[in-house]
Amino acid sequence: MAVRQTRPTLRDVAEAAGVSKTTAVFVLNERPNFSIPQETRTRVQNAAKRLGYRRNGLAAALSHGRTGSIGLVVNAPLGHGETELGASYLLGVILGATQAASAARLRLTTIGYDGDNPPTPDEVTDNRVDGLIVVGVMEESFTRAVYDTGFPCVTVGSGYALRRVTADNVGGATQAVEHLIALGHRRIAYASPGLTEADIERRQGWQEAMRRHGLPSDGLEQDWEPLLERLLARGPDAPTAVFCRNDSYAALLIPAARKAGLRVPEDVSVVGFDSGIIAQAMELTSVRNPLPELTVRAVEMLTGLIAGKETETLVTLPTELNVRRSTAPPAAPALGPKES
Amino acid sequence: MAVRQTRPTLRDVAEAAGVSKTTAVFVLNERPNFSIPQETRTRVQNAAKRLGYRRNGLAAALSHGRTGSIGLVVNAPLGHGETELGASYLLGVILGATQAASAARLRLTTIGYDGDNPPTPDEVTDNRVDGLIVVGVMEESFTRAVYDTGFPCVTVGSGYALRRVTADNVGGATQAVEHLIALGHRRIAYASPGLTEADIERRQGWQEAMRRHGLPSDGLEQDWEPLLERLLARGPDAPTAVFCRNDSYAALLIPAARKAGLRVPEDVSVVGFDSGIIAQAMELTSVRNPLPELTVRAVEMLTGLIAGKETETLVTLPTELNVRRSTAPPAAPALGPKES
DNA sequence: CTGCTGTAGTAAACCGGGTTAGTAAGCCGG
DNA sequence: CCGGCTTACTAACCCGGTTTACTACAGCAG
Repeated sequence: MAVRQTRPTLRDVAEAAGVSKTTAVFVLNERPNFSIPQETRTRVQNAAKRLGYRRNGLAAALSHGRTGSIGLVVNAPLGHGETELGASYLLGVILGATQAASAARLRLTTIGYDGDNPPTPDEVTDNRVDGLIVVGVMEESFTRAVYDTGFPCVTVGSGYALRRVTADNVGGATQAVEHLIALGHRRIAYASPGLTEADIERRQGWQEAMRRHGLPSDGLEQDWEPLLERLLARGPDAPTAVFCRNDSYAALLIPAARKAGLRVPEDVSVVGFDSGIIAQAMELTSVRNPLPELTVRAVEMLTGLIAGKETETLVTLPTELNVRRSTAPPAAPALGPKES
Repeated sequence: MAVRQTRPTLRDVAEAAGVSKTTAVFVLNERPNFSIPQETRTRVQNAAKRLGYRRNGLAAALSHGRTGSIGLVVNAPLGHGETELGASYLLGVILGATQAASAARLRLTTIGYDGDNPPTPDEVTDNRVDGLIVVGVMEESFTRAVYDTGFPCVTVGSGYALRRVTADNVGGATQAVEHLIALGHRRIAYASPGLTEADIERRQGWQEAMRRHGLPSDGLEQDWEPLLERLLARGPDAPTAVFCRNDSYAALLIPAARKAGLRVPEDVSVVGFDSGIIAQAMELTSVRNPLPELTVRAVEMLTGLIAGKETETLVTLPTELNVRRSTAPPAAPALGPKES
């Protein structure tokens, strides 16, 4: 029972109402001051209602040259099952984007970017979207190609960008480190594989904050696995606190640490970055990355671009520290009463 | 510097190559066996490349009547900030949908459904999408209206549905309860406000499992807040384990319980449902809700529907129990050595 | 009667591809 | 030299709205 009854078109409505297509559009699109008497107006409206007319958005978009929708390119490695933890930041992005798009009366097309099998810029800029928001795509080639075509585009977070909207990573890292220092920590590690702009900026914030407080940072930057070994060795140079590149990273470190017998925060304090859903669930102290706000801002910039206005090339939004239960003052030096 | 250089069209390519539009389409769309000599072929291809031709997906879609994109309607209450926890299930859905759409070479349009300000079915079925996947929308009016128009549509999880894809909620609840019983628990509560089909089915699974094992379930179903009071009172009838309607619910209960001095799992075991990112982060024992798989399945059904095939009306996928660290045998009766 | 303004509409082109039905030329067999 | 077949290609219309330019008529002033 295929229900392929071709839907009524504008022509059908016009004919039913005994007017021309032109008049029908003007009525249905509610063009103001176009001198159509109420009588004709209602005649058209009734015909439309009676026939169950719904305008074909595709045709409309083709006609006036704007699609009224924007594309959200997100890094979502496809088909690898257990990658959800690392993709958790998407939640804030999706929520922000959906909200912003809805507010701007735009549609949102989500395009999964899979590094193994990246979409071609052509596929993406084929006139079905008026502009793009790119999130979390690290490969330069794709993003650069898009920007090179002059297609309206804004990058959120890290990645190649002519126009970038990001959290204040340096400032956020500073907040994290100063919180730990205020608690009494002196050996504060930075856990990161150091890949993206964000990673690098966060490291910079950590490093500068340490330096400002006269604390050494050399050798305190590691991936979480070697870092955990070092924590477990409990030498006198072992860090008492760890600032993680992001929440998902902390979500790898903390369970592993606990399994190995380390208590958090009693034995080691941990601060994350993003303060998203993972941090909430883990009660992780974390620097809030305002992803929804960033995305909203990106959409605003994009609509400006689409309208032809040139916009800022870098927007940085402030972070804030959400103190939860993964940080505490360091334990008194356990068995090494060497100093003082 | 508005870069509004109108992009080259098919006509431009055809003219440049000195052929008709028709020939150009046939070459560019690689219609097989249509007797166009290689010489003409390359002439057209070169012209296209030289002009930087890219076909207008909108026009193509309008022409052959299929948009090649599907809509994902997700319940995303807009502009309420801290609703992320409750929206966590979206992550699995988005990942699954992005993947399935990509595999089926379809575009994915995400439509935020805000109960306070719901989209009209017209807005959604306006020919920009060939079909809809509806997730987590509880208001019957919207979904029913969509189904009533005969528009291809599949519901994932709860909500009004002619075609529904869901986890085996009854079976999942059974797995949760039997795990707890095997650990030695006898008073197992079900924490839920009882709203959606999923809530009700999970309750049913819990209730039946309890009954099968000769355990009472009366009075053991509560919202998490009164339930917590009861746990804290530590009376002899206080539950020793709680099965939560989903992970986010557990993410409300557990921190509150810990704050009040209850240890999990020593004093009370907790099982969640979804086993998503929150459960991973909290190390919560949870019944896995195969949301990505459900969504993939829904997309498959939808493509079938769009192609005109009628499909199943109910698809149920099995769950599995992921045992993590929020469940343990019950403590020996603390101070109430009343029963034997 | 002319010219002007305003009302109420419409025809036709347009957006950019896709498709149907056909033509024109060349070749072959009979 | 006629009919039939293949190859190579195209004119013209389609999809369903949107827009521009124009007509037809009435009313009114001068």
